[in-house]
Amino acid sequence: MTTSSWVIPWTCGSMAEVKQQHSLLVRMGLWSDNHAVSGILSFCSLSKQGDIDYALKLFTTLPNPDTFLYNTLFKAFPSHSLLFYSHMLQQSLIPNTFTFPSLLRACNSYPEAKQLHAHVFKFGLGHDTFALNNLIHVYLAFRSFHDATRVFSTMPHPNVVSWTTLVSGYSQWGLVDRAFRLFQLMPCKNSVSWNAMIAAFVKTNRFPEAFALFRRMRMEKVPLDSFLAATMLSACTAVAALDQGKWIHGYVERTGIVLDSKLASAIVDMYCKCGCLDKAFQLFCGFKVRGVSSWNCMIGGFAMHGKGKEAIRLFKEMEEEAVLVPDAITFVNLLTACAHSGMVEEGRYYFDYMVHIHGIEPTKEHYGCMVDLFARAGQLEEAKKVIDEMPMSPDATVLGALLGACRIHGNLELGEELGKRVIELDPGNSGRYVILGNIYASCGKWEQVARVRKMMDDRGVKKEPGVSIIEMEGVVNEFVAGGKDHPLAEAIYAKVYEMLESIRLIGYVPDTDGLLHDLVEEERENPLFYHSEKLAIAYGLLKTKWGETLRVTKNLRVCKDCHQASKFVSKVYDCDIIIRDTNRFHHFSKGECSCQDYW
DNA sequence: CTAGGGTTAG
Repeated sequence: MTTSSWVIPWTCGSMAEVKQQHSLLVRMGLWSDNHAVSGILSFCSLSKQGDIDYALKLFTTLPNPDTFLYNTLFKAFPSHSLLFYSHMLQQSLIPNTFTFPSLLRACNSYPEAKQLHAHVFKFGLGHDTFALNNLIHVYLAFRSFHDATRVFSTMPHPNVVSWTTLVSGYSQWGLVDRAFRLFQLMPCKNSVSWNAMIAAFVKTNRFPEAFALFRRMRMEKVPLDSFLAATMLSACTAVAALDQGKWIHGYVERTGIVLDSKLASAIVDMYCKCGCLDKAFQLFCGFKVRGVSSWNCMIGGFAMHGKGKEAIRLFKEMEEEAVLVPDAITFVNLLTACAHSGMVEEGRYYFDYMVHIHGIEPTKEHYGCMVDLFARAGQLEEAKKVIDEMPMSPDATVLGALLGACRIHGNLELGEELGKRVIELDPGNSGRYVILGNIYASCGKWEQVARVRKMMDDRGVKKEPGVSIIEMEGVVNEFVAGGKDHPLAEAIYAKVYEMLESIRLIGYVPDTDGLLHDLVEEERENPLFYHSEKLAIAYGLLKTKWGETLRVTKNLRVCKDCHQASKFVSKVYDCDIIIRDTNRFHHFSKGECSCQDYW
């Protein structure tokens, strides 16, 4: 009988079987036979059902472990692999082609990488593609573009992996343009390379480029896989491209791409954030794999749509499934749901529940939710208390939540104090100057308004323009407030005029309260009338049939006047309008909004 | 026994 017949434990399903095999080896006197134990060691170290403590114990019993066994150990114990490696060298063992990939991955510092680089060459592996690709990867992880490109340029046969590693390494550090230049030089690309590049555009919010590249990829007949599907879905989510998102989802279903929990989350999130909450929930219920992130997306979806009760119901269901443990994000979403639905007591309850039952340490985000929860409900004192008592120093987002509420509830003193603090914390963010200016304006403090405006000018802070997006016939249309870049601009402006005239007839009165923030830029006409969402809605009315639902996405919070106008439009034109802003969805129908003006 | 890619909050 040859020893190789004992290298079988990969066919074992459990540690119990492996231990039986091991004891059999011992009884046969093969306990120190490297080849015979290799399968057992692999199973213990690398299998999901393995037991790495057992692996280590087994390893220490071996009198003369070989390079193969050391390689296995490196993978199982990345944190100790360099130590094991030095043992291995002391035994005069020679590293082979499988040694450096895992060692390099376990590198903790740039000097370590340099040293291993030297070893790769000393042991004659200077032409080994696997070792070199891993070197590139590690150098990029330590941000050494110089070393990475040097390795790359001396490679005799760089392959797709080498190129892709460089592309994603550059984009990882924000050098997306450089990554793209490399990408275009690639002699051949596969789905991994395409995905790396598209994902780089998506992560940096360069959506037009992401979609353009995706189109190119499709023209080259590259099939989608689950990674590309997830990446493109997140792009669709970001720009609210529902039709394209549906197409990706359809493709996944048609071609039988396996739905893992990440892809499932991306699908759920896409439908939630593109305004199709029911569709998202229906799919969510049917998915077999539902990781924590899928639940989180769904709870977050309910939160954005102001459905606090549904969010809580889903959370309870999640706990009943018992195999899944809610994490910090689950509670951010759950608390957001409470905040957006005015469920103050429930929010308070679940915050404590998170801390005491689940032992989750609240982060800034959780405190931010609590501030939002109280502030939205008008309990400014309570919100202030959260800020004063939170253990970390409150950042601009947390303070900003309360500042916004001060404007809505007209609290000058607190608003003034917070406004100044927030602006100093984050002086480049125009939105906070605008809110502070508005607070002053609503109290008639005009000199203060002028001072805020001057401060913006002096610091060169420009008001972030409102941008709304509406997807029509698969094309994403962007509208900037007051902008006339769209090819149909003239018709659109005429439609806005008609729209405003017809809603005036049933009682719309322009709300000039929000006018101040527009006076920052001087315009002759009332700029309120040409806010980006009004343009997008007008375009939607032009292009759709009577009664169709319009879906608009905005980069800022929808203003009070547009909110009011949208209600009237939904009534006069008998169409539903769904606006997604930075915070939540507003579903306008028959003159009402789903937020019930609670925002 | 080896290398490159994807989701959720703020």
